Amino acid sequence: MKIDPNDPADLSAQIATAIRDAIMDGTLIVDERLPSESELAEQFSVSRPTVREALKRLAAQSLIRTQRGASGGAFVNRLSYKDAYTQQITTSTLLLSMNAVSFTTACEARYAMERACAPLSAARRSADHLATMRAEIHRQSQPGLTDEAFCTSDVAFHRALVDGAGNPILSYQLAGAVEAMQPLMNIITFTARSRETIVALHEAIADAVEAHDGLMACDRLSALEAETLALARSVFTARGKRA
Amino acid sequence: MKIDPNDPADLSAQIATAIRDAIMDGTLIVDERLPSESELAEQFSVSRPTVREALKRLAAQSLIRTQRGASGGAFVNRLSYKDAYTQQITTSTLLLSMNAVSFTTACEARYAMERACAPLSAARRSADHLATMRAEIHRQSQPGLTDEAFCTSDVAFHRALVDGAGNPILSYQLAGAVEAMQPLMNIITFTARSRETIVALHEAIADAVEAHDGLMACDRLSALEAETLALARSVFTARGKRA
DNA sequence: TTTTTTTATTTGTCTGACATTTAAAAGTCT
DNA sequence: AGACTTTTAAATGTCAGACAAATAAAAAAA
Repeated sequence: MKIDPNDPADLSAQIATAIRDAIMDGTLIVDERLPSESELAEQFSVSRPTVREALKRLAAQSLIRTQRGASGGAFVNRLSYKDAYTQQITTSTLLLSMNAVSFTTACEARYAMERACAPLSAARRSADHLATMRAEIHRQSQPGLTDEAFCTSDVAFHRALVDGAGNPILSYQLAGAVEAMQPLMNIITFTARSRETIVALHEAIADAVEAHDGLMACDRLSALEAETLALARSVFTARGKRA
Repeated sequence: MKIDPNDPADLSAQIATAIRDAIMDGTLIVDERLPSESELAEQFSVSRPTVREALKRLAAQSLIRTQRGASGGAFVNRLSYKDAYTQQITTSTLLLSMNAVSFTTACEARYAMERACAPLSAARRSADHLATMRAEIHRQSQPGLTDEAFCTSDVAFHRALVDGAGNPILSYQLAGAVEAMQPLMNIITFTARSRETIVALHEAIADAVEAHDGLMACDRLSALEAETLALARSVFTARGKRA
C-alpha cells in the first residue's frame, strides 16, 4: 500500500496515517477488508504488535471495525452520524474544558449557530419536533427539577429546534456546540425567577417555529442569549469569577 | 484508578474508555502524568501490550501525548485548537464522503453557518482579515488558475470571513463545514463565466464586511449559495447525476 | 439433504526480551 | 567549589513467539 521511511519514530503512527490517507482519498472503500495483521506486518516490515497499535488508533476514530474469526479482520467502517456526533461532542467538550474559553465566547458561538438553524427549522419543522419542544418546556416548568435536569431538558429542547431544520449535517455540527455547553451551564444555579424567564422565552421560540416565522425565532433566540449571558454574569460576579 | 469487568472482550477499549472518562470528568488534569505502562498493566491486571493499545487509542484523539526516556511517560494533553480543527475536518470530511450526503444538504448547512458568522465578522473584522479576503479575491481572478487552486482559494476566503468574527469556537466549528466541502466542490468544473460571477459575489461580501454591514453580508452569502447550487445542478445534470 | 464435526484463519492477549531515548545522578577535572 | 563528562536508571518503542477464543468454511456423518 504505502511505505514508511526508516525514520525510527513512531512507526505505528506512520502506518495509521498511511491507512487513514488511503481511506480518505478513496483508495480503500467502505466495507473493504484490510489485509490481515500478519500480512500488514510483512508489507510494512514491522511486527504485529506495531501494526495492532496502528489499527487501534484507527479504531478509536471509528475508521475501521474489527471482527474475529475466519474471514474476519479489519474493515473500513462507514462513519455513522451517531459515531460522528459522539466524536464531535467529545472533542468540543474537551476543547471548552481545557482551554479557558469564556462563557461569553462559547455562548455567542452556540446562539449564532442556532440562529442559523432557526429559519430552516421554522420552515420545515415536523409536528414531532414541535411536540418534543413543547414537552421539554412542560418538563422545565416542573418545580422540583434539579439544575442538572433543567439543563438536560434545555439541551433536549435546543436539539429538537436544530433537528427541526431537517439537515443532518447541521444537526451534527450543532451537536458539539449545544452539548459541549452543558458542563458550563451546569455550573449556573437557576433560580425560580430565572427559570420562569427562560421557559417563557422557550415558549416564545416554539410559538415562532410553530408559526413558521424564522425571523421571530431568531429574535427570540437573541433574547434568550442575552438572558443567559446576564444570568451567567450575575452568577459569576457573585462568586468573584470572570465570565 | 478504575476497574474492568472480566468480560473478555476488548480489554484495551475498556481501559481506554476508563482513562478517557477520568480525563473528561476532571479526575486527570491537563499535563498530569499517567502511571507508566507497566504500572497501568499491573493496576488493570493486563499485559503491557494491551495497555499500549489503549494508550494509542487515546493518542489518536490527542487526549494524551507520550514522551520517552527517564521521567517520560504519558501525559494528559491539552487539546489545542489546531488539533481540534484537524479532527473536526477529518470527521466532517469522512461523514460527507461516506454517507451519500447530497450537495444541496451540505451546501445549505455550510452557508447557514457562515451566515451565522457574517454579522459578527462584519462588526469585528480586523484589517488583516479584510486584506486576506481581498488577496484571495485577487488570486481567484487570475486566469490560469486550476479548478483545485480556485477551490483552495475559495476555502481561504471563507476561512478569513469566519475568522473575522474573532470567536475561536465558531472558527473551529466552521472549519469542518467549510473544509469538508472542498472535495465536493472540487468535482465541479468552474467555467470562466461562473468564476466571474463568484468572484463578483466575493467582492460584494468583502465590501459589506468592510462597511460593517452584517445584513448585507448575509444577503450576499445567500446569493452566493444560490449561485453555487445552480452551478452544481448544471454540472450534475450535465453528467446525469443527482445533486 | 441435513446436521454435526473438524479445521483453518484471524483477532485478542500474554510473556519476555532488547533497543532507544532522556533526565538525573555520579564522577572527574580545573 | 564549580563546570563538564560519564554513567545509570527509567521509560517508551519495537520485536519474536506463543496460546486462547471466535468464527466461517470445509469435511464428515446421519
